[in-house]
Amino acid sequence: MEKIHPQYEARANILKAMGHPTRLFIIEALDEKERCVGELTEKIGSDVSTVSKHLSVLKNAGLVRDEKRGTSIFYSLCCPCVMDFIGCIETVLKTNAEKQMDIARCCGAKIPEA
Amino acid sequence: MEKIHPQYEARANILKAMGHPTRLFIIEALDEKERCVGELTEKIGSDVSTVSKHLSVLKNAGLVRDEKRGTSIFYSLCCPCVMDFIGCIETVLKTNAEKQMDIARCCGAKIPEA
DNA sequence: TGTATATTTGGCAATATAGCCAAATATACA
DNA sequence: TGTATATTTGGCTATATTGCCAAATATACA
Repeated sequence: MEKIHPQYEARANILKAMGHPTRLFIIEALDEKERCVGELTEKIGSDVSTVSKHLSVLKNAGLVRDEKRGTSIFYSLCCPCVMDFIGCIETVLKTNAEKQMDIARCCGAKIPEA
Repeated sequence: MEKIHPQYEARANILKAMGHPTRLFIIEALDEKERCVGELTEKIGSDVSTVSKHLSVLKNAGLVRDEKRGTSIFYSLCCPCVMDFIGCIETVLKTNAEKQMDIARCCGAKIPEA
């Protein structure tokens, strides 16, 4: 890996931070509006410490920022452009699903065209 | 994590597959043109088995496809739209760098404005 | 000041990932 | 057919990640 430029490392860190279902859920929730830890925890349904750690991963990557206000800490999305990734990701998933169906058809399954 | 929809899992898998410097390097190289394992291995400089495994991660995620031709197996990018992520990722990184400089300035360091 | 509330941190066990070597596989072609 | 070449797989160790609980921290407010 020595030939790989550190720039790839930095970029990969951002994608890695996004590469977890809970964190993706958080990102989407924050794209709608800023939210505090408790609110996210309730939506997600796991331990608050787990959610807190996911938030710290996202914050460390620079994807979210936090701001203390009143009795809570509100998290918000730094760069909403990350939500634009979803369209392309869905394209990949759709392509995968089509490939799967082609394979199934090859095996004799009767599946109508998309 | 029970409340998280499986769709988030699927999306996260794609991002996770992209979240490694070597794999990001491979994606970029394949965006330019299709390449065989040996060629990628030489560019990357790690063991060919390591590169092969990275390629299988990418293939499994549906990000690349492989095609045997002649004596080699050529890999190519399934959805070039993933390269569009880079612009936003660079925005995140730039924002992070600016934040860092603000912090440095707060500590008394003399750094010119960007 | 004392207490309840919100959040983070430490620590642990389970699991996943990365990278290397050696070995297996596949196959073009002499 | 036999051999060299390209790629994948198995297996191992080291390291990283995840998620929970318990404990620490911070702070608004009675």
